[in-house]
Amino acid sequence: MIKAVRGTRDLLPPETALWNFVESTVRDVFRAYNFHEIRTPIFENTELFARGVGEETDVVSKEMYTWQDQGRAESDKGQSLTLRPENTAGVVRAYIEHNLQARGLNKLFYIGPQFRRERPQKGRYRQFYQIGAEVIGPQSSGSELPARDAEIIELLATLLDRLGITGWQLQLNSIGCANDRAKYNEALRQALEPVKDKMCVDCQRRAVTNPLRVFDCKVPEDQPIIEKLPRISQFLDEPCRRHFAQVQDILKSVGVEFQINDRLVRGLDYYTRTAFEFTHGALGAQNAILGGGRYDGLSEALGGPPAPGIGFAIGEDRLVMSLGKTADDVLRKPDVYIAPLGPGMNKEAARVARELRRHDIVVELGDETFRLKKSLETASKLGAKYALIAGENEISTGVFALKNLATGEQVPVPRPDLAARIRS
RNA sequence: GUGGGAGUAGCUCAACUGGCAGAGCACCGGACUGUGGCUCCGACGGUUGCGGGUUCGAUUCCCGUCUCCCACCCCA
Repeated sequence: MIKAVRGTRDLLPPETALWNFVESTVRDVFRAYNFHEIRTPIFENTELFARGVGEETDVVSKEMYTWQDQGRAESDKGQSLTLRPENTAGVVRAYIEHNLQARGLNKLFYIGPQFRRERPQKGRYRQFYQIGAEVIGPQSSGSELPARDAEIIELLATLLDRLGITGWQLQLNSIGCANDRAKYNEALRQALEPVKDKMCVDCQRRAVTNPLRVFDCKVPEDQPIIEKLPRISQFLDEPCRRHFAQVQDILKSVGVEFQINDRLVRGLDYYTRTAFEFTHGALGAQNAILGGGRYDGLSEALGGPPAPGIGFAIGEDRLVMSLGKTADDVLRKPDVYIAPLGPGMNKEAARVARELRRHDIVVELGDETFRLKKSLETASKLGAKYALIAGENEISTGVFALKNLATGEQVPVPRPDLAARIRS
């Protein structure tokens, strides 16, 4: 048997109803904040991710699905392509390519699959789905201002509330601008130098390659050392400090609760200043339901104009897992099951079904060869509100037997009144 | 990529020390010819993840492999 490949999966009904619920709610919320959808290709030139996400990140260095194009045209042949491991780089590429700076501030969202070759685990798949948004534009459009950061974070709080997700936590930090980071990185290296030999092997490696990541360490013995390390907050320059303070002010004003976590560092190189993460307890080790932050230098890193931006990505798979709803809660069941009864009744029942469906009634249709008992059984199994019996009597008199499957009550209803009766 | 656990019917799970592969639920049919939910009866359902080995005999023991789960790692 051919099976879905490792780390991929089929989403089947009724579970897909949950995904549709999430996506339609998300679209409603984005509309209220005046975001518009962007769809970028599912694969891009490998170089985009190498430059955009960062050559040294785990995502780029060991998790990408990359191949040499076999195209027949000379221009296609041999170019290195990659299934997108995230969507921000693609959005910024599109921003540059289509000169979207001419539109001022762009507020974009996307929903779609992403690909990373990691070892699968609960909440971690090789094809997974992200819902994300980016606010990006020239500095004159206000793209750099703290109000944008606050708005996007407040949007997320609203979104989670609308989805009925409770018990989330918002972790907030500022990781400064490029200058701050450089100074801080240097200070960290110096602070780690004398103590790193006492730390775990992972930290010894991190101390050299990417000192910021030392803060991800979960080894208990290392914690006292980590506690004493300098914090990014001490290295923020005055503009970054003020920016972060204003973000916090607005969040407090709108009543979004957060925790400052000065150990929150993010794994993608392009992040600057505001960084945040929403976590949820129902997810086990993969407890980050969404993450995001500011990336003021990304456009330039990709050869574009200065274009400060901030964005986030939600793991849709994890969002669905922490939903606390079942498919049953959001599924629309049939309003009526039509049971044609006896030879020749299929064609009559089909006409009735067509009439009712025009009135936005969800109709399931049986068959004239089914016994009534079977039809009623099927109808209640499907969760239909009503069963409509379409036998010879009903067709000839124009008055149908409409049975409420919850109460068992059955009433005769004239054909013209059926839709209104069923919808009520 | 590293370490550990688990794979038996559509689903949830049994099967003693290696001895005929089972139950509940679901599904299908009947009791019941135009009236469901309850009840009763019956039928269907399996390469025990896959491949090899040991054995008279393997779901059980051994090796390999695949997949899922947990932790690490990383991230959403």
